[in-house]
Amino acid sequence: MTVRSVIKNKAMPRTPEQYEQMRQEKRRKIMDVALELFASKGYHATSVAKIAEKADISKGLLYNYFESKDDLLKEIAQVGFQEVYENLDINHDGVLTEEEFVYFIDRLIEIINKNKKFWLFYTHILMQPNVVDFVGTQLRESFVPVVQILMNYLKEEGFEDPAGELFFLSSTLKGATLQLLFSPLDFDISPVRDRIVKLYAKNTTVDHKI
Amino acid sequence: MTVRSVIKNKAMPRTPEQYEQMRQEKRRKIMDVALELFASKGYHATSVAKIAEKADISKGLLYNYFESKDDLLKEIAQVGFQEVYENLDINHDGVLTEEEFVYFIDRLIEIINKNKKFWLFYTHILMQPNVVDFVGTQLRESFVPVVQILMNYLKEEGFEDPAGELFFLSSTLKGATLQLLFSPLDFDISPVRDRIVKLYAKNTTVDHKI
Amino acid sequence: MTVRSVIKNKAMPRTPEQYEQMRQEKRRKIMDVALELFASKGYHATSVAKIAEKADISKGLLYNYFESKDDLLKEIAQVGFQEVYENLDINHDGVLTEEEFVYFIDRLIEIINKNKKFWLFYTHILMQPNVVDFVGTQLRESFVPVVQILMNYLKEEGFEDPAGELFFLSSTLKGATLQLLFSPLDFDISPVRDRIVKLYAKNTTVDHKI
Amino acid sequence: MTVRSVIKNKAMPRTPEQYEQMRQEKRRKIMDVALELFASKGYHATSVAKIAEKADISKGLLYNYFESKDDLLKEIAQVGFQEVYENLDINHDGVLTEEEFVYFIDRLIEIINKNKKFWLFYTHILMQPNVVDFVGTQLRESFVPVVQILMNYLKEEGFEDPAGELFFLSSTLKGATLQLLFSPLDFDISPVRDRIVKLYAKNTTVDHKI
DNA sequence: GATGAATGAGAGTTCATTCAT
DNA sequence: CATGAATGAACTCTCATTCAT
Repeated sequence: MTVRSVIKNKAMPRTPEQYEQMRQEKRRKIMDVALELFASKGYHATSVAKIAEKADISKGLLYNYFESKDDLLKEIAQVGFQEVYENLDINHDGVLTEEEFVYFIDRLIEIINKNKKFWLFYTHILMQPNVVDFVGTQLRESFVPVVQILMNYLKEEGFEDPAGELFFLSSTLKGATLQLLFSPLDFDISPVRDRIVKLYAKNTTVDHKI
Repeated sequence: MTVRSVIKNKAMPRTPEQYEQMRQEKRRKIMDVALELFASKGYHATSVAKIAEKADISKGLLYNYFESKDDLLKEIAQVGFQEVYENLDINHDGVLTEEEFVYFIDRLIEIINKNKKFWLFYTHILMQPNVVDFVGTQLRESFVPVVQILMNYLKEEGFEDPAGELFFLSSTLKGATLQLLFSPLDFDISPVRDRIVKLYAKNTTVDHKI
Repeated sequence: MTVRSVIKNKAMPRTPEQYEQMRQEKRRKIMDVALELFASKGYHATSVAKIAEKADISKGLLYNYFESKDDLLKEIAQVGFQEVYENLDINHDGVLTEEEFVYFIDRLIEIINKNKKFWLFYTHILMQPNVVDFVGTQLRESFVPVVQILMNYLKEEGFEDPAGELFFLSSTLKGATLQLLFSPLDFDISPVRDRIVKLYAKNTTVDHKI
Repeated sequence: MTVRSVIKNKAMPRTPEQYEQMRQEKRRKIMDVALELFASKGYHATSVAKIAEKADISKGLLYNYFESKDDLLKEIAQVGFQEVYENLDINHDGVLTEEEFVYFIDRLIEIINKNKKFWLFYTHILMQPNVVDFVGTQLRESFVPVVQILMNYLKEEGFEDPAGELFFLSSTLKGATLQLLFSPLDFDISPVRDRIVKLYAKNTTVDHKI
């Protein structure tokens, strides 16, 4: 018996606030469990039944929180992406200094390391054709400003073919992300990081910030 | 009517060799069709019925050639990988010259461009860890000699941290592969290729060999 | 604030009678809402959740008023039928004059027009035999006196085969009911009504009474 | 072992014709069973599992023959309706004589009596809102020529208000159909039939043709 | 009395796989 | 060798009903 119910010695309905909090917590739990499974098994190989079981709820209840399996996927993508993006802390307005560039790279590595599960999930989704097109779209659109800033940075640094250079840098970052995601836990990405810094922030000391 | 049947104006039993060849051809057709579908729709979204239909055979017959859908997947992975690997034509014995390194890079890009379907499939499979673990293992093992040769090359070229440099190069190559696979058809990878050549084959002209 | 609570500026416990009245009102509201939905969507396509929502109560509370969805259906059928029957205002005792017969026909049409929702619901239910068998029984039993009176009327009017005539009249009335229920809103039933009057109340002017 | 398989003492695949025949037979069986259940329980109250069970097949197989439960319903409606309509043998071109009108009425009664299950099904569907709108549309469209012919007949017979008369006749026929469908097996519709004939084919002997 | 989270049985549907022919 | 009808388990999703509060 809770305090509320003791006062009048009578069962009382939960307040809307209590319900709301319960909902949020359970919602979060379902999303966590689903992320875990989607990341490790893939979307199609993960059944709603399995998610419900791992979240200690009935299959039916899941549909009290999410409209469909697809909706669950979208919510995870959206929330996860939002968190990641907020953490990235892009310098929207000004131009990137070399220090800021290094900071950006380090933040990127840190974010991926901290959200491996989410990035695995993301990678699965992006590789799986036809699953949720909007995820890819969302990703691409969100990175437009990042790309713009990096482009300006490369121009400023005096590269003769900044567009080509951006492709190269972009490839390297994508490849490094894969390395991080699919390598053993103790994998040390710092050589790659240092090499990037040496190439694109020549005048900066390459102290590890990670 | 075939030539054979005309000669005697009577159906002659085919020789065991002919049967075996027909089997191999049909097997190959099934695998081609399945690769096509797996690559474009994904493994789970591709039904055995669809594969059989596209291969112009009955569902039942497919199971005469492959034990299961999973087995079909493994066979495709194995054969496809073998072909790719044979094409890579690594200089197993000697040491890589700068020209040979550039040739290696160009071959790599060429192979990926020529087998996009297979690489897409491969990427899907690798992301779906539990489907075929052995594929990843196979991939890693097969690349051991490649890695060794590249390592020697980087040492020879005088890089102070060849292991770190290898990580970097490896990241870049992986990232470039992704770019190739998931970009529009007319995507031009040459800036990335040129940059790699400029970094790792300094004394070589960067004529496109692709 | 209600008058009662103003008088003493203090919430007074409601009397049992007030509680009972509130219960009855809520019960009625639930039944109204359910009738509306059953009539427009059908029984199976109407969820308890939807009924509760439209009645502005929780799902749980609904089960405080009705044992089950089926029970709710039965109650609606019973009450609705009772109301209709009371409105029909059959001349139980005496014999029907021609004027009274015409009045009866006009009342019938009026009742159906005024309770289309209920009759639609009723029609659905009657077609779904196993849902509530008792409804049909109830209907038939309730109409026994009506049938008796009409039979007497037809005898009195001098029809040679009053039983057969009753079948015919009954068919016509049922068919006319269907027309009324499933035709557009502006459908005019008066030709059918006039024809009935002409056939069965020959000496009466056929002024519209509806 | 069949004759075919004995000849060569070797299992041979069925010919396309054999398969087609098997399919048609099973298809028909499923439709019969489904019609029976839809007619007695209603569409929503009949589960695919129940249909499959009664048809002695697995649930899955049903989907080898029909795309969905809805599709099954449509097929039943279509085929059943087609059969009914073909039997109705409407005199499309000429004008109806009194004898032909009587014949039409008798055929109508006969058809309903012979296909009670189908008409029950049909009635259920039409009463159930939102199930399959196209069924109602189909019905209405199909009856346009019938209505036209009856209208002409009533004009020819000299009724002053043929449109109103048609409404009345139509109501009567609908009501009679309900009587036939929902009355006990031994129910005798002939009084209603005779009355119709007496009203609309005055100069014709009312010999029973049923 | 009143809430809505939670359940669980069952709905329609899909599909890898088997098997009589 | 070859067919495709047939199966059955598993899938996503719905919903009447219950129950702690």
